[in-house]
Amino acid sequence: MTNSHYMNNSHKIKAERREKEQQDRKKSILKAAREIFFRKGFMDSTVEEIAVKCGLAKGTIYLYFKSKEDIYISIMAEGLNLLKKDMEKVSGIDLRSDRLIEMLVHGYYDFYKRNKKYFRMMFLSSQPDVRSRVSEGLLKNCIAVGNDCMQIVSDIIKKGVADGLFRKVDHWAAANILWAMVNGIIMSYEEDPIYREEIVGIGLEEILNESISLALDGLRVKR
Amino acid sequence: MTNSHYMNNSHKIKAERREKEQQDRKKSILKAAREIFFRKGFMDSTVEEIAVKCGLAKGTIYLYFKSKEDIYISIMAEGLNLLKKDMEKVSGIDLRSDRLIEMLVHGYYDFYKRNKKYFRMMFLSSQPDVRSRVSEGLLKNCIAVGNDCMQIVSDIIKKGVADGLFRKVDHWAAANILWAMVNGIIMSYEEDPIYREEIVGIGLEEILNESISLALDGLRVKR
DNA sequence: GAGATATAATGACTAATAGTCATTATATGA
DNA sequence: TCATATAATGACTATTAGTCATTATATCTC
Repeated sequence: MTNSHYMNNSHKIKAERREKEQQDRKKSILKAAREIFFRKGFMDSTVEEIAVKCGLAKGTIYLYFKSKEDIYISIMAEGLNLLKKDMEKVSGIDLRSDRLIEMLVHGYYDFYKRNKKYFRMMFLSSQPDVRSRVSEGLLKNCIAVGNDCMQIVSDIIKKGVADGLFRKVDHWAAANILWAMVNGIIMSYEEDPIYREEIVGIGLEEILNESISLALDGLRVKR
Repeated sequence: MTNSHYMNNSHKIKAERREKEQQDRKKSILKAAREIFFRKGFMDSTVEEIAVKCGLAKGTIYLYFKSKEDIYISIMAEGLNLLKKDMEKVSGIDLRSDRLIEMLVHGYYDFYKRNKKYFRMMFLSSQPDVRSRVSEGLLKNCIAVGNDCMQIVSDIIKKGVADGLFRKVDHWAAANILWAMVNGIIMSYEEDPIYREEIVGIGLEEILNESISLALDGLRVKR
């Protein structure tokens, strides 16, 4: 009895260690993949290259990931989680809701500047032919994290409404609009990094500021 | 002299006919490609399939297009031009600027509903690894048509400002914000056709209406 | 520590496919 | 009718995602 218990425990420890080792391998694959996907984009990167970069054979990669798309989405998920962490930091600050919204968008812009590559990945991942090859679980996870981010925005708007600062808007809908607006603006600049600023005649940061004040104007109660 | 002139003329006619025949071939390739790209997306479509669909050999396709990406972008350009035509119709109407903006966005939404496939193509085309394989000229053309669309929005806002209906905003910047907002919202629904409506709890058309009134609220002069 | 068993890694292989180019067919002109 | 130019072809090359039989390594048992 004691023996079997002992054994069981030992098994558990071994299993845990194996689990950890597997996670480490996965991480090292992702590290190599990140660098390559960032540099070359999805289409121009090869699984072979990722394998070589982390000192494994191609076949080994497929022991840890079902497809190239799964690796890609896993990296995108990293980005989403980083973003979520940034946003959580802001949401914890004790300030008026409109100031928090401003900070959120500025934080988002900062994140974008620091992580442009993650952004591009997010845009590709919405393509149906990419999605169709991604494992259900990974996709669900991404959607969930994105949802968490939206929840943060929504909560801030909700608080603003409760405080009588904002009109009685549907805070979910408002959060989605705000988010989509910021995303759309960033994407429009992302499409034409150089050309865009030239034709619009105004920088991304400035235009984001404009859009925040426009949106907050629409949200605030009128006196 | 007369003879040579005659010849020249005959040559010109022949050259024109050849030109027309080439354009017809190009169109028939695009017709086949459109159907296949719409159904399968970029990655899952093959040039061979396009060739078979329009009764040509694969090699022939490459006499008319430099790459698969060029075919793809050419079809996307069709979509952009259709959109531009729709928008031009609205811009010709004699109404208050805020009503025109509403009509423009509704028209855009209608266009989206009728042409979802074109929209998806637009989103993919912003990926650097796709872009890098597209001919310079085709890309420039797309950007120019997109610019024309933005000009229409901008002109309407400009008129609204001139009429004292809108605040004295930078109409280019405002047009870009409005456009990006609408695009961002449509894209967010496009990402999760089913799931999205569920989590937001409100349909795309409704949320677009919300966003229009929010934006117009921000634009209108305060009394 | 030897042998047995389980787990992990490998890379040769298959299938698919973008793009090329020498060859063949077709149309035009003298 | 033959010559020349233009258009079309499809076999071929190179690349690459994903598989799987084989090999290596670690773990366990006695």
